Amino acid sequence: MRRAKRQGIPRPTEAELSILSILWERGACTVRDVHEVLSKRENTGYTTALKLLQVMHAKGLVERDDSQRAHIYKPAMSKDFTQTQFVTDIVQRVFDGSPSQLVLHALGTSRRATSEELAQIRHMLDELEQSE
Amino acid sequence: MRRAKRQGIPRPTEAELSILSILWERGACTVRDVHEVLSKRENTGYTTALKLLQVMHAKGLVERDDSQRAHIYKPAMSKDFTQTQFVTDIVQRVFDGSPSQLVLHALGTSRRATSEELAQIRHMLDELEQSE
DNA sequence: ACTTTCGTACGATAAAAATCGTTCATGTTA
DNA sequence: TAACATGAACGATTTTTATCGTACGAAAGT
Repeated sequence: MRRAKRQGIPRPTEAELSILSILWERGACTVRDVHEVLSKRENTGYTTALKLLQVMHAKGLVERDDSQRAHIYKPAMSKDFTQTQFVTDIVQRVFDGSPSQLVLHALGTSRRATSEELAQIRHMLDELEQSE
Repeated sequence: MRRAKRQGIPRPTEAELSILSILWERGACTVRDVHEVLSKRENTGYTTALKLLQVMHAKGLVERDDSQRAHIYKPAMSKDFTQTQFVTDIVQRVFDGSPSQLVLHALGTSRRATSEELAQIRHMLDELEQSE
């Protein structure tokens, strides 16, 4: 539906997320850097990467240093922040506001967690019960 | 980015998800039924609900019984299926394919889980370690 | 029978997302 | 210095989403 007025940083779109992933992985990048990585996977042109970065800058998703000829872009927020953003969003829209329902689905589904990961999750559970 | 050709049932959009939620909750509905619920929250017109349902039918997101004058719509797939669909999707796009990372974020974030929910999660973990 | 009401179908429109071509300026190099 | 390469800006285009208006047929009410 037509979104209500944006407050704060908008949730990145699909293509924007691809670009953010590159920026999180490689740190600050020129458009060319981003394009090089992106074009491998998506077979897109240089101006596509450029335009996306410009739009993302306008939205506040990336920061830009334009003091040099080749502008340098970097993420405006951490990967962790964005992950949290997506989680709270999906919890609201798809899991009736229940994070634990999401957890159960994530555990039950798809890739098998290593026992290390499972231990990590148990540890998290312990902390949650502690703080009750 | 421009999506590759759809195979299978597409992930519902935002507005489509709103409608699916109504259908999951109330079972089979006429357009009017859906509209009545939807218009409260979104203040949208009747034809909006109609069109959305028609599009969703074309995409295979809902099934339709048009043997009566007022067509009856119902979800083509379960809520559980769609939840899983969203989870695997977000795991790929936002969590580098790691469900346990998603789990940690979901636990750490937002609403506090009840101890009942925590127990349920532990139980799930037990089963996962068992089946190793 | 005539007029409302209810319902679908169809097309129009607007906004957002994604992609690219062209242009113009500034560097680099032969 | 003339040609070439690099880079940003801008606008055009296409697709998808979301929303609605209008038309037109079928029911129902009077």
